[in-house]
Amino acid sequence: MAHSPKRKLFLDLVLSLFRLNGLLVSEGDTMAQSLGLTSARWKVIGVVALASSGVTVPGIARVLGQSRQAVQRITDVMKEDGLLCYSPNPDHKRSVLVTLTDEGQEVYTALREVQDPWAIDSTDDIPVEQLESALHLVRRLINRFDH
Amino acid sequence: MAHSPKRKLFLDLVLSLFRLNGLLVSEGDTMAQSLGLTSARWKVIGVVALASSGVTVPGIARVLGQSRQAVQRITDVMKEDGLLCYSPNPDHKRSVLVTLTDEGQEVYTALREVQDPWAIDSTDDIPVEQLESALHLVRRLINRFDH
DNA sequence: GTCATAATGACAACATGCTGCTAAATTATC
DNA sequence: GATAATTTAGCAGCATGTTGTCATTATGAC
Repeated sequence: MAHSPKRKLFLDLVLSLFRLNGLLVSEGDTMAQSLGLTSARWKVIGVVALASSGVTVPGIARVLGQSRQAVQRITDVMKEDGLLCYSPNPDHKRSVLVTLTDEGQEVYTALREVQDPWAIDSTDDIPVEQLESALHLVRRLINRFDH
Repeated sequence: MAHSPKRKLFLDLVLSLFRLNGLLVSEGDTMAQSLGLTSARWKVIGVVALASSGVTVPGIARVLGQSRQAVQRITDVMKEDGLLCYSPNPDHKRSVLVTLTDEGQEVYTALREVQDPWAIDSTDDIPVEQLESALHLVRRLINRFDH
């Protein structure tokens, strides 16, 4: 078993994923910095922006695969900063809906103007097929580990 | 530019990588838990174990792509726990060499007995070629972002 | 409707990562 | 050899993630 070619390959992949994750967080911090954001808030604002009619905090957490407590702390700060606002949830008395304020929408628009060219540049010399197959594999692993 | 097919594909990949990272850390925690380790110590003990003649703390940090301060804190705790020991570095007065203690070696051996089957199982239905191409892409992105 | 289960908010403790700083040691340059 | 640049240790502060707990609200089984 220890000589399976997949074993070392997969462990190499895992170690590389840890490293890439750190670099991506760093990239996110750099991009978000000029807008007064951090990579964690970058993730959250993206989820909220894509959900047109508002999302709950645990809902954001589920999309990001994080604990609701971690997301709650981020959204609380972003609400204080005037980027998000909490509005009543008709379907739930306690769990409010998170939406972008006008300022939050402006920041997200500005963010896109940094993020989109970054995405294009980052994949400059990488064929679409490679991105697709990698995404496919990553999702396969996510499904495997998401108990 | 915003309509480039790669843009959304890459952003999807990045979000999925964040999520997979969280799940992998969680997997590492689960595997390491029975041995009294955490995923962070799992990473460190692996690097130390592979470096037969000892490595410095900044050396471990470079392999993992992390700050030396983060690694230093982990190694200090693991030294207190008796898994690692610091020995004089003939090439450097201040930067000691980190090596496994006997107990550390035992723990690493036990770790392998959990880790290796996990790696095999995780890639059960995934062709080697897919793992190779994904690793190739991940390394390409690492090189691109590792300034 | 009742009751057990699950989801949520709020708070706390903790692990892990980052940056920034200073001082000491090493390395490179001249 | 002297000097400048780099590397390192050690400390601090902070952001972000985790788990755990408890009370409250929703949900589902009966």
